[in-house]
Amino acid sequence: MRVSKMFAPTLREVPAEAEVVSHQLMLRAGFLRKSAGGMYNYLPLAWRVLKKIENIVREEMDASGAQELLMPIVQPAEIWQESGRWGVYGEEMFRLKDRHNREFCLGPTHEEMVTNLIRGDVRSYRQLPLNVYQIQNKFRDERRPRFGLMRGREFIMKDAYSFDRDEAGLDVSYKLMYDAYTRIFTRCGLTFRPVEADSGAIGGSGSHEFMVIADSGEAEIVYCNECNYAANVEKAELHVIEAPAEEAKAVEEVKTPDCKTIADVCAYLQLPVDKSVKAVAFNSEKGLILCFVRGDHEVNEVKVINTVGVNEVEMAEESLLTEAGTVGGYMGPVGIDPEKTIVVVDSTVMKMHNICCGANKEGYHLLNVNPGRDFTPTYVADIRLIQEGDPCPHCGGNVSKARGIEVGQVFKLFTKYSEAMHATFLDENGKEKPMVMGCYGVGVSRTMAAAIEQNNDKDGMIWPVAIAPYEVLVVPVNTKDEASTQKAEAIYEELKKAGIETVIDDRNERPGVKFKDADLIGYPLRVVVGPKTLAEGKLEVKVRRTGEVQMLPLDGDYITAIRELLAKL
RNA sequence: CGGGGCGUGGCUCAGUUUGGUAGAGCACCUGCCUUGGGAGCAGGGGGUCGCAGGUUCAAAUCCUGCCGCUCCGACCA
Repeated sequence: MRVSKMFAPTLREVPAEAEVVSHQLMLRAGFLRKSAGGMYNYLPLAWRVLKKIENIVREEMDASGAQELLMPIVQPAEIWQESGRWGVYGEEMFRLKDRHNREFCLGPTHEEMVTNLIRGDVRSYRQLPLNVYQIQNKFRDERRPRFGLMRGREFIMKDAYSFDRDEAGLDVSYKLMYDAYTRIFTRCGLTFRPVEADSGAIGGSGSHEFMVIADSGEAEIVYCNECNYAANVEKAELHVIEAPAEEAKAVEEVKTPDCKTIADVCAYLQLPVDKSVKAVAFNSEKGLILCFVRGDHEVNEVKVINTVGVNEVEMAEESLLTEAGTVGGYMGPVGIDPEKTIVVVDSTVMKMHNICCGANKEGYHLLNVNPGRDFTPTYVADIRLIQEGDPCPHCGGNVSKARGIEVGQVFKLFTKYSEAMHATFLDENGKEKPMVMGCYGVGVSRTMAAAIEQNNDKDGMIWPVAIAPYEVLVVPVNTKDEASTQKAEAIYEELKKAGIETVIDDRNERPGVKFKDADLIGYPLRVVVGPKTLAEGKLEVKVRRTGEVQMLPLDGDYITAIRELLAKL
């Protein structure tokens, strides 16, 4: 490829709309142009990277026994109604109607499609296990698309679905995918970490997310410094903390004027914060949910959702609190009827004694409240959000927090879809059983963004060779100097012939312009040919990642030397 | 969906307060010049100032409504 012909318009300035570095660099380096909010044109350089990532994904999926196919992007509403998700998926689903007024959606994911496909043609245990996958565009009408390719409304995803006869089979399929994902992201040159995850709206249980560690990541993870435990914070389970035994005292109501926060109350009453209980109120399709955790703890919304069994929660309005007989800032579990209002109390709170909590009355708190004696929750569960300093749930060691970009996720779906949609098979005893399913996603376009987030410097991108748009850039440094320019052309041809993906910057530009663009686009190796080096009989090779420069003799086997350099990157 | 900011040439932005015939830098085209880290000179093309109403002799500028983008929050395989 010749830079003079390449459609890769680079920008000197950072477009105002881009916030994160991957988005900025992709716009500046001529990889990406926006079409509409959260939708992008992938220009040739980006497309080459995406195809490389796809090919790595393909190779590893095929090697694990999965089979590639392709399903339509437009999906009929009926199958979503059958699974029960047409109503619950919400605004995130792009919905459309055809000329006959039949309803469709643009596929945000394909569990329904694949289940519908497989149930028609797989009838026997002999056809199982089966794993099919596709790589295609997905549409999710995100409330807030942002960060360029990190959260787009249209994005490229590899989605795989496994079908097994039983849970033991699912475990095998799941492990195959888990291992394939580990190889995929390793081959892409990423620093990542598989973490335990919540299984969310897709349903089922048992899930891992593959997180690329980056400060710009939207997800927060915890990992243990002593064992190999790692989890998304929304999943991380926590052990109950037993408060030391105390004699239960009589409940006492105290005035706490203008004490809206836990810190205020504790300061005012001169109480340690671990004697207090804090409340968070949510609204849901099942009505108001009052949650109580220890004063110095935080509520994990995902755990609340799973405990109560609702689709989503939002912060409750004051009017709902009034209806339930309480008031913001002074909420407490005492006197709330758990049959009428959902009261979720963290397990640790149940082990506390002589607690301070809101009196459900403006300006008052209660002292010496004791769980069991003074209130009964609707649910007792672990609803705490893990914090730095909490002990590891597995080994009790120290945990640290980090941010991550979710580039892949593996789920055990079990029979959620096969039962709802009657995807069954006959076992060897002629008994009809639902297939046991798993699903496995890789965000291909997000992986490209994550790779940039993790590999860049002030000058631009630094591609791992495996997913670089090209491997080598040849720069004739002075296009007026015929001898060196011709030599550069000759080397360019040689490299191409040797099977190395090479670009030549044949533009009549000053060297500075070419070097800036080379750094911005992040070619792993840059070969510079100019009058000076030619006179010395040398070739200059610069490694983008390290800045290391090597002078290779022109009369030697520099092709092999370049190959060896690439192999090390 | 709540709150903030912004929509002026391909990009970055000035001009809006105080209404008076649309600007700069970069990019692009032509020529000269230059060639080891985004050079210089000269000339040139390109903008219904987001859209629709309104006020006014006159609107990028003031008023109303809408749309889009973006950030924070909420939410999110």
